[in-house]
Amino acid sequence: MTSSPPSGSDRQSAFDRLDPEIRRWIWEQKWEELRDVQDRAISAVLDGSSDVLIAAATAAGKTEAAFLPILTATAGRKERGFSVLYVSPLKALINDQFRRLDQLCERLGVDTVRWHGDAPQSAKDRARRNPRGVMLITPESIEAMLVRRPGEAKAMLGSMDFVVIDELHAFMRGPRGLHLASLLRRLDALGGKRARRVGLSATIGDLHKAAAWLSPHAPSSVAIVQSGSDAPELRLQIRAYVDPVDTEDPDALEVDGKSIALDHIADHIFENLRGSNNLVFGGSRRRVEAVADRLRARSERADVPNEFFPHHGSLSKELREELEARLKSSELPTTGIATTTLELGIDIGSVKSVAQIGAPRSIASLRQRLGRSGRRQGVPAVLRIYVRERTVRLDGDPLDSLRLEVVRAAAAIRLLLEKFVEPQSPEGAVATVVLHQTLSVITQVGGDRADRLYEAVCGAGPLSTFPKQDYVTLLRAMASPEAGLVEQAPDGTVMLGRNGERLTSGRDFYAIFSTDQEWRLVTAGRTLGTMPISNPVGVGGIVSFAGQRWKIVAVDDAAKVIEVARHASGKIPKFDGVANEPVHDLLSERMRDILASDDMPAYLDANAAAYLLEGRQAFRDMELDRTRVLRAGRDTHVLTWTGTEMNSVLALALASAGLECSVLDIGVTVVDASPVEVAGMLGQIAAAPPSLEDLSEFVMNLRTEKYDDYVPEGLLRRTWVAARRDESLRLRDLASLLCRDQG
DNA sequence: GACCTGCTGCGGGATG
Repeated sequence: MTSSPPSGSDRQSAFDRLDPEIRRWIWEQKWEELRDVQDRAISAVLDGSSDVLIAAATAAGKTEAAFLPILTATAGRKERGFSVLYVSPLKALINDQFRRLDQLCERLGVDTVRWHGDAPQSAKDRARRNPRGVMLITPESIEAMLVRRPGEAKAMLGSMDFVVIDELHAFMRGPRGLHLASLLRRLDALGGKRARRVGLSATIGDLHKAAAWLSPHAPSSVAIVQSGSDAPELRLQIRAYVDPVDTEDPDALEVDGKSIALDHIADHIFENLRGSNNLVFGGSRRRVEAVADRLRARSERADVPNEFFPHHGSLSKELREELEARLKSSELPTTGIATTTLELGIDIGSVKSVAQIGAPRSIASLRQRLGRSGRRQGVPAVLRIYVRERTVRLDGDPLDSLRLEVVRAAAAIRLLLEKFVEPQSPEGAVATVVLHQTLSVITQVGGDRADRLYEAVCGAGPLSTFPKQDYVTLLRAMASPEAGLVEQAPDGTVMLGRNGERLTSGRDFYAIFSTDQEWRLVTAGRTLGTMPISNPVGVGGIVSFAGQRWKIVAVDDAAKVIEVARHASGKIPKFDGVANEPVHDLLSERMRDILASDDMPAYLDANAAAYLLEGRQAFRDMELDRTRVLRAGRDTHVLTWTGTEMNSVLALALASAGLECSVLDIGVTVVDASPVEVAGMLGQIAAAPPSLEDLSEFVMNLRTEKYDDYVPEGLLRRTWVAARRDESLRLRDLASLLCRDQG
């Protein structure tokens, strides 16, 4: 989307409308002019009375775009209480923004205070005594304030004029976004005045959904300020490497006496990225460490100072901040090797290139990463994707020869150039958030009638999709003797129960997310290890773990234990399984397009181009343009070329008919079944597709969110079903397509 | 074999 540049007189007038002190500050900053986004945001904030959504690339000056007019509008405020609340998903971002805002605000005589777990207590105490100006806060700290000091919350945040939500896209999916939406609604209710909301977002995602998040009651009234498309020139390369035939662990730290693909990738990074600032995204902590270690070793061997450093969630804050500071200062050339930790807007200055190890699974994420490169005008953004393929073995899986890593990388680039972004999927965490917010509201007000609690939590906004009937069911479960979360007084008032007291008084209560829930894999009384499982698994399902295939014998949802038995059939597939981030339908579909077409993208290096030719040849040899059911030893692959969600539903449908399945990026593998058997089953599904309600009985790990253990199972099943209406409708067509194509 | 995000209140001790 583009916008015409504003005329000179408009530009002049927007600037002139700012507070005189702010104009002086702008002159002192030696800004030559206001950015387009800032210019238009000034009008949107000062002219309108609606909420405002500012969507622009990183470093386009979004923060100033919001704050210059907001500070102008609130300059004369005399009323006690904070006038502006700035909410951020990260403490580090709050610290960055505080540094940027504080000096401007000081000029204006406006107080600013950081309010998060690591912020200085003395400043908070000062703000408590004299609440005014701008508060920068995390959702969790809002929660803590409402629960611990509701009176103080009202005095400080009960009469705000504006709420600024930074990195809005980070709140658009997942329970944390629902949590924040609920908190903002509760803040509005404190003083009976709704603060105007200003959302800041990168140019990703669906703007109308973002507007609906900001203003659930009036999404079309939101003023949308989007930056003109000044996307820099993009330089792309996909580079392919191969692991030797006997590579056991392609992410190993060190392999004696031989080079694996990761060694060659490290060589290329060392030779091409040294001497400048860059970001390398590694995908997993383990791989990040393996790459960082190789680069450090290369620096030592070459007798040059190391300039490659890891960055991920398991590293201490000190180590991470050291790297961030080094990147930002630009004094020494620095390359950060990160998981997703450097994706969000922490200020790290500009980098020369972005690299990614492994084919992308999410275009939204790829775009976000790319946004970190080429941030200066006239400088091209540089993206390198390093993919690794295996040496194909004669006794290997036939899908190996399709070269799906190279194909997925090419498909991702195609979608990137098509400007595709995954829409956020329907939210499954509603019940957990409703339960959490119910406990929180009870703690805040001391207790209330059930109907008033429902109104306070679900009366409007994203939680209003939770039906009143379900709320009654949920409250009953919370009041049960086993749960003990709430109890009801004779006059009908719902109050905290014993467990409710315990839960709400703990430090862990403030966040709606739980730290990684690991499932323990047990076989014959022996623990194999732990693994996180995010996709539905059921008894009879197949998982790979510790280099083996396992069949699930039993699932203990409460204890998070999966009992497995060794499963002897076939080889472990050599491609990514489901424990990865799910892929979208279109990515899978484009993978098939790439294999079925003939054009050779210019951005493939010689190896990648050769693998793509090989994959296309295999695609033709196996006649995959005609057939979608493929024998692989004793197993059968069903190639749907759709995304993970659809494949999971198909796998459940097959499992409900007694087949053992595992889910692939591009389809489903049916274990120990012939193509004829599978085709017959698909025919039955096409003729009489099982209902999603029936299939939900086969999903064993419904409890994925923090407080799901307290949510009645039937309610979770309904939520699961509701989130998959689309897949349910497509099941019949998909099944008939699959058995029709069966050669 | 994905990844990431957050945290009160209080008491004790050191420091200015």
